[in-house]
Amino acid sequence: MTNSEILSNYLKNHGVKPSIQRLKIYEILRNNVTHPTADEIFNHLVKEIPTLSLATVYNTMHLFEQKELVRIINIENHQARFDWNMKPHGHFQCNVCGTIYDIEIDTNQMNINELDEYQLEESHFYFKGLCKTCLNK
Amino acid sequence: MTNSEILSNYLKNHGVKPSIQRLKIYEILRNNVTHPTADEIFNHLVKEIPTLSLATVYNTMHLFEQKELVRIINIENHQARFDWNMKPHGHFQCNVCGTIYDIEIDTNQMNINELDEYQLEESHFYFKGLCKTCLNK
DNA sequence: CTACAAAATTAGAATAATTTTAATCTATGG
DNA sequence: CCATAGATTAAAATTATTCTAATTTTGTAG
Repeated sequence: MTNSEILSNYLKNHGVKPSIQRLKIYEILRNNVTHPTADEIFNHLVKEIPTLSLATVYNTMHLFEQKELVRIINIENHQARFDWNMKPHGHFQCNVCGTIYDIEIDTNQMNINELDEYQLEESHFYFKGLCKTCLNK
Repeated sequence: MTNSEILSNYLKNHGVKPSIQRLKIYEILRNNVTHPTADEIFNHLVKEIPTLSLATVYNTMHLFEQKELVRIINIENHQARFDWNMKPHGHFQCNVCGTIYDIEIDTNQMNINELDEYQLEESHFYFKGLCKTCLNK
């Protein structure tokens, strides 16, 4: 099975009909950039699918989110990013180069007692500062 | 000293000249709503200061952030909120009523080894789900 | 096949939050 | 007073996202 076929099946198994647009968008998420914005995905793909519309990217992202194929992350204000990694984890964004790194976080280890009062549905952790690469410059 | 005088001095001590706009905005943050949006602050204040401009609210917020008087929180996409509480803590937003609650979080207790690689400047934690009030309905 | 319905995609307009611009106002120090 | 820097303002511009309505594609029953 090719990589495309694998991802195509993966979409099907999550209740998403794998149109060419959806498949390519998911491929970008899985194979290229890690946490792209809608615009980045669009610009990347429009070369290949010239009739692609930004609305399709947004539609697809919301569909993916609903089917639990991606998580929407809000590190910067005014720009959503999409993350295919559904395992609980956090993010670190470098204030200089803007790169976003995944950070392993074990939510259970945190045991925040106060949260017992709530019915938890989502957890988001992110950090900002300077990454190694930018520190060494 | 009146409450206004205390807050006025507080601004001065943080390097912010306490104009009436800035003082009233900070008063709202401290005394009224907990995590207001720029628009909420504007609508609250424009009754009292009819010439107030939304740009002033944004300018003031960015000044406050720079002077470490507020933190900007990005729980929802497409709408920043302002938090005067500078102690490290997290947030919980109810998916039904939208209320944002403060959550005590001890960052040190988390010891995320991976973060050693970075020079940390900000930490953000937020959760979503259902609050007690909405659960009991 | 073919026709039809449903689903998906699209372009472009609309909306919402924020930033920018340029003008006006205010406070302060000489 | 006056000059100057800083603060505020209204309005226009920008950016990200959503909406709308039309068009295209897909799947299916005849």
